Amino acid sequence: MAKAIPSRSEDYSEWYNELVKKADLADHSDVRGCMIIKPYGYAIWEKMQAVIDKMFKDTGHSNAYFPLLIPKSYLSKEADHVDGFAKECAVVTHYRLKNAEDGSGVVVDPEAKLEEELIIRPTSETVIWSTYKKWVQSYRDLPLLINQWANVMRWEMRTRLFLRTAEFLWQEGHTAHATKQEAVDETVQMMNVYADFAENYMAMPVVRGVKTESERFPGALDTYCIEALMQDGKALQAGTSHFLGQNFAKAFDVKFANKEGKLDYVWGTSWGVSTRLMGALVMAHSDDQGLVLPPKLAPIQVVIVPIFKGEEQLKAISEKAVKIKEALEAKGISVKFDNSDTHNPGWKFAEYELKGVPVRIAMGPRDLDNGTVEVARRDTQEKEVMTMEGIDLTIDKLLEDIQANIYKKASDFRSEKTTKVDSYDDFKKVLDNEAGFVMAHWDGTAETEEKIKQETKATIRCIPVNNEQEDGVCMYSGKPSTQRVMFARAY
RNA sequence: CGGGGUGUAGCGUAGCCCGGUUAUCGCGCCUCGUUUGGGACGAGGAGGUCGCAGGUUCGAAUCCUGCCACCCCGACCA
Repeated sequence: MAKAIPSRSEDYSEWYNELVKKADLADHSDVRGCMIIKPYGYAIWEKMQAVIDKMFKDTGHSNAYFPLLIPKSYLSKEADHVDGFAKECAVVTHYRLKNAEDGSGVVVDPEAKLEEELIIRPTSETVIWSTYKKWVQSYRDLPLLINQWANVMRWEMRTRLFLRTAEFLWQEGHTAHATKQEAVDETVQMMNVYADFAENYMAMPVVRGVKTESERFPGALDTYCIEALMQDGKALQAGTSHFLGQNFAKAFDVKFANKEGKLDYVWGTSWGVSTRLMGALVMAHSDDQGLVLPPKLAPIQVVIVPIFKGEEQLKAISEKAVKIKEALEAKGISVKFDNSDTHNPGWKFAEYELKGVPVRIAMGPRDLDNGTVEVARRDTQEKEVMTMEGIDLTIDKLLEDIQANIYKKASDFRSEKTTKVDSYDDFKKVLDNEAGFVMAHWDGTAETEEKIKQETKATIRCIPVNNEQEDGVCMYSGKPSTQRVMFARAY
């Protein structure tokens, strides 16, 4: 039997890269750091989008779309923001090509140089806030609760499929509010929306928290985040929600008349999740046989594989299989009946496991005689012969079980990989041996944080919300501390 | 952007150091037959700008120069 992908325990990176390609999620393009998302990968992304989009609508947001290109001058209006992004921006300088005089192909026409260069958006705060200036005059225009689904480009030094690509797909929400409290509430609300999605749809437990100052989004006063743990013990920032204060309002002069008739700057937030979630989904659950998809996000939830010799048998099996398919679809379950004769059953079993299909039903002549089917679940690889009677109810229940079990497995893993330490020596030991989340006291200074980062490569992922308060001393400096913060090596 | 590695058919590769007929092998693909309850077997067949560009040479996958992309490590990273 040919092994489709390398083992995850041998080389996690190689396993991840191969899996992403072999499971038909994505591939490298010919352009540096850019990614081609294949139909199967995109189908999963679309399922994610649909759920997230509904959550946004349910919390009062609307979708809009802003331009891909940003005039260079916009980017320089917020000082921290430009510092954060300037180094990784792609720039459009010309608007025309022409044929080279020596016939060697097309060249940039030097006469078509733009007066002002255009930046391919690395994020849209600047375009959106320059638009908000035009949209907001009165408190009656607030709040503005807008989201856009878009692509952005960041010229990263080092890229990895889904986790960090030069171009990626995401949603970015940008809101403007009359009061500080309302903006803070919005920021926290959206972090919770993300956490809800990660835990209840991706079946991936996350820690909600606040970033330290040095890990904050450029231009934000506070960055809230959800942090997930991958199977190799490294952390992944899965989503962020920023409280922007009045920074962008001031930079783009977005003022409104309040009820008292006085002018004031609006309060802003921005928040986003990206195709990085696809990488998180792969790394959180999958195994050496391939993807393990949570039923709620699987494009195909159930596959029916017939086992047959010749037309006659296929016909007899198809009759029953189509009935099962219809019964499942009536319950809103997506089913593929793979009656192709181009591959044998063993090939199909392996293929759908690689693709992470949660439930497989196999039907052969033996089953026809007995009125049974063989049901296999992807998460545990268990197989069971079941009666065809009431199979739709059984499968419906099974999908729920799988969703819950995948979450539990990830959650147990995280508990196991979360360690409290009190000394810097233990801290380093745990990082090297166990990895995972390490809870430790920290003196609250950026200097200590930076030293620890340089010496161990571990960063403070977040200060968890509702964090337990306990007196202690910083493991690095020995200075007093009131709470443990969450450290990890991260993607 | 620094250090290391890689690039040969859809995929994985041999050949490269030491230049010399028609570029190796496996998987996959196509045809026919036998198969089908865990990635089937046999026979036959098709498929190549050896990453790109230039140079050295009678002759370059092989040597030299430049460039591009990918992987690992570092730096960087809402």
